[in-house]
This record gives sequence, C-alpha cells and structure tokens, in this order.
Amino acid sequence: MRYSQQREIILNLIQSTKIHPTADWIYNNAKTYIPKISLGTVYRNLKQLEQDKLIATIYDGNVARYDSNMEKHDHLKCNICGDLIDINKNNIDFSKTIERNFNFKVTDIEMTISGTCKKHT
Amino acid sequence: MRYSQQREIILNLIQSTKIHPTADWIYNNAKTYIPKISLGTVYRNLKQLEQDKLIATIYDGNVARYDSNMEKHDHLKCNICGDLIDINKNNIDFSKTIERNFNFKVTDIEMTISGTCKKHT
DNA sequence: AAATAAATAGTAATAATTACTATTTATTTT
DNA sequence: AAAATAAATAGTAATTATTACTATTTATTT
Repeated sequence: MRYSQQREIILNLIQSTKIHPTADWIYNNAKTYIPKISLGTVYRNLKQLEQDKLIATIYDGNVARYDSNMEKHDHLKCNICGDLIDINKNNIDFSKTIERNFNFKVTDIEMTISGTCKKHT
Repeated sequence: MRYSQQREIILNLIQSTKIHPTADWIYNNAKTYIPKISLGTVYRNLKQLEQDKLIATIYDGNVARYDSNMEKHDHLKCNICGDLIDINKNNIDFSKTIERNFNFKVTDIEMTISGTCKKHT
C-alpha cells in the first residue's frame, strides 16, 4: 500500500478522538487539512485501514463508526446523546458493576457473538 | 390502529420464520399473498409493529432485521452463512458453554449496553 | 348506505455507501 | 534528477436501504 497524505490524515483524525466518528464526520474534518478531499477517498481508506487492522468498524444502528482502539472492548451507548463509551468487560459482573463504575443506567444489553455455526464443520 | 390485511400478513411472515428476515425478504414474500403490496407499506408496518412491541429490530451490520421473539435474548451470528441463531444468555458461562451447547466456534463477542450516561443525571 | 379517517400503492426523495474513470502523485527505474 | 509506472485521488454517477408524499382505497363509525 502506497503512502498517501489523505490516508494519514484520516487515521490521525480517528486516533485523535474518542467519539468513534462516522465517515461523514471524518470527511468534514479532513477537509480542514485537504479541502478537496473526496468522500469516496474517505470510504476507500477506511476499508483499507480496517483490512490492515489499524481501525475497527462498529455498526451503530445503521451507520458505521470507526474506532482506532484495537484492544478487545465493548461499548456503552447512551440513549439520550448517542455517545459510545469504551468499556473493557473482562471480569466485570455486568449491569450492577456498570452502573457503579460508569454511573450509567443500563436499560438494555445487546450482544452478538460471531463465529462459525455447526453447518460448516 | 385500524386493521389491515397487509399488516397481518407482514406479522405472520415474521412469526413464521426463524431467519430474522429483512424488509426486502418480507416484501418479496408478502407479494405471494398481495401482489400489489408496496415496499413503503412494509416499512411503515414494521415501524408500527415495533412500536406496539410485537416485533423487535435487530441491526445486523447495516441492514435491519426483524424478530418476533420478544423474550430477551441474544444472537449467534455465523460468519459463513450470516445466520442469526437465537440464544438465551442467562446463566451460561459464555464462549466455552456456547461452543458446547450450540456446536458453534466463537471468534468474536460484540456487545452494546444501552442506557443513560452520567451527563443526564 | 353514506361519511370519515386511517392505510395503501406508487412514486419521488434521502442518506449511506460503492463503483467508475480520467487525472494526479508516490515510488521505482533509468 | 528525469522519465516511467502503477497506485491513489477527485469528482461524479450508481446502488441500496429507508423515508416522505399524495391521490386513491378501504376498514370502521354513524
């Protein structure tokens, strides 16, 4: 993969924030540095950065958000402001602990466990 | 909410399958019964059925799927065929138990815990 | 049976994302 | 360092999932 200034800026933007930005946010912020950057360039680079394991995609409802924290972790999603807050679920005993540790009132836990089902063995 | 044949068929279709269908699948299958049904009608009724707590929306990547199993549960998502398999995570000790109980090789656990963050207290 | 308002079909609009192509640019070769 | 090469870009068009709009239809009430 050849170096490009636009990809460097895209990665830097994702690494510089905790908000798990959307492609559109990245696009608008990248314009500060490269006014002529195109949205297609943002999406293409996001795909490449994901393939290179430099970022991860989080599907938040029907929009993709991008995260440069590559350590295994999960998220607290606020129903009011929509913020996604990073958490590390190792040795926590869920709801009660989350309410104590993060001062976050849990109303729902949504979990998808991925892998390979028995049809493919 | 006034009765409509299209809404009844939409609900029946969702209840008749375990595949957690998409709006498009529901639309195509409903056409068997009402050839002139419109996709907008499908989406409108899905929204209403969700508001009435008769179905739930599952965001699977960037497409919405609909589920008539209203008991609290989670999903195993197969990386190969994309199937979502219902599970009930109460008193299971995750990965190992899932591998045993469902013959499902776990590669990832993705979890979003929703609620209200401390900014709103 | 007529009146009423909610639901529909059909079409257009929107939002997120991907595809396409001529041009630009990072890197390699001379 | 200049020319050659191929990957990456900008800009635009296409696609997909979903929502909005409106004239017509239909379930329900009177």
